[in-house]
Amino acid sequence: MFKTLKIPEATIIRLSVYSRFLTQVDRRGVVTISSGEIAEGVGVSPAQVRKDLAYFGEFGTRGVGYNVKDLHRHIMKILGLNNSWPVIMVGAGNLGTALCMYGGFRERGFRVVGIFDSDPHKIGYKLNGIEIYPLNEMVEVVNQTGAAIGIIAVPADGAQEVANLLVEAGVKAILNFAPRVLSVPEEIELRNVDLSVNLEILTFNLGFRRSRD
Amino acid sequence: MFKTLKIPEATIIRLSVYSRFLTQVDRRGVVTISSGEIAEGVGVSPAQVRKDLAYFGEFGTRGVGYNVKDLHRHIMKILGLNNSWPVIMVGAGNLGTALCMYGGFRERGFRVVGIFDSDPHKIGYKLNGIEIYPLNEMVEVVNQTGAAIGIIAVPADGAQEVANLLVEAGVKAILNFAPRVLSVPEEIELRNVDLSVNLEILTFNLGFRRSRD
DNA sequence: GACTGTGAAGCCATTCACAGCT
DNA sequence: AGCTGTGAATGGCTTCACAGTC
Repeated sequence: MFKTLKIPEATIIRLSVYSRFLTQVDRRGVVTISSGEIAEGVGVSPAQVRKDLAYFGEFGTRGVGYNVKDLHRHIMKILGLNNSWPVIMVGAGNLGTALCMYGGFRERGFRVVGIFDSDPHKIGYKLNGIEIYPLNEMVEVVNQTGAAIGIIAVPADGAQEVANLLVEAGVKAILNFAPRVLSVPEEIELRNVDLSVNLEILTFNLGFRRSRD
Repeated sequence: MFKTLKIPEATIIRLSVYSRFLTQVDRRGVVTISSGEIAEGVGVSPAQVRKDLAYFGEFGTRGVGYNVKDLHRHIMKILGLNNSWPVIMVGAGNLGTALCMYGGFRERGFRVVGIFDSDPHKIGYKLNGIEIYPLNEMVEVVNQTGAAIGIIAVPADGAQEVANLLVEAGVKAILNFAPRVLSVPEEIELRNVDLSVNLEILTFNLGFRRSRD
């Protein structure tokens, strides 16, 4: 499907940003765009944009640029977003709830098809139209919905146990919001989003900068 | 204060992870720890751990290792977490609400001291004990509380405007959860957390992997 | 013997610069 | 003339390997 080279993860992150930028540009009715214009719009270098795209093929026309709709379609395909992804959420606390309500996922084709929680009081209720199940029904729901992705939004202490359950249930990828290092089988894709790490990078920079003045 | 070299951002992210790991280790009563044990605990190489720490000084004892409490204290100081940080939140929607309730921030010394929203119906109410203010009171609240960090949790369309308001109000750093590329003056620290980018990296990997089989 | 701290080597990502198209 | 696609050069992070210390 693609040139089989190792693709830098940074490239994937940028592709994701390009695709959103192209959505805006397309909405304005622009037909053709150059690597320089994309670069300016998203804050990277033009060469970077071309290199990123070149990993996956030749989408542009020399002397002209890229067709906006075409390029956008190609990038969505590369990111696997040409069809929608059912995902399951574990944790119906504040974070889990917010993530279920969050419109940004749906916009990009992610559909939460089930929420799991260990609290018996929450079972059976719905959140944004999505049913809350007990943890032991995970296998069943994954099988029925075909969900390949699980999101962990539980406190740090329960995260590893939840990860194990997700793997047993058959998901292929996990997005972990708990501030814990998780271990999962090698074939499972794991990504960690640590919300406070991001704040800590800011405080480091604030402190470090000041100390250099 | 520190050796003035350019510190890789990846190093800061790892320091943040080490510090959380050390909290756990310390709680178990462990006094001394080696770079290898830290490495194993957080999933990096021992050399990486030592290099990361070496940017900031010599914290260990050859032949012995690091004193857990000492090292933890040092890292917290490096990250600027030796005292607490007042932060303000813009956006009292689902995401803003969840972030305000989220315990992970408080645990690491971040204290939300004010929430801002453009919806007049929300003004004056409290969320987790924190007052919701109209946008035009931002300058005042920032001055009174000394908040140096603002968090943007509004829809993409309003994000740039909010960023401008935060800068005018005098914050020094911004954590942006809106999926938009923002432009701010160079002296303002800006970090973006795009929640769906993380899911998109997973879907890319799922697709790409499959195509290589 | 064990483990840190660090220069050197290796590796990977980004930038440069230009050939190749339109 | 303008812009893409890409090999070569650069720069930066990670790993290696070992001297230094306890």
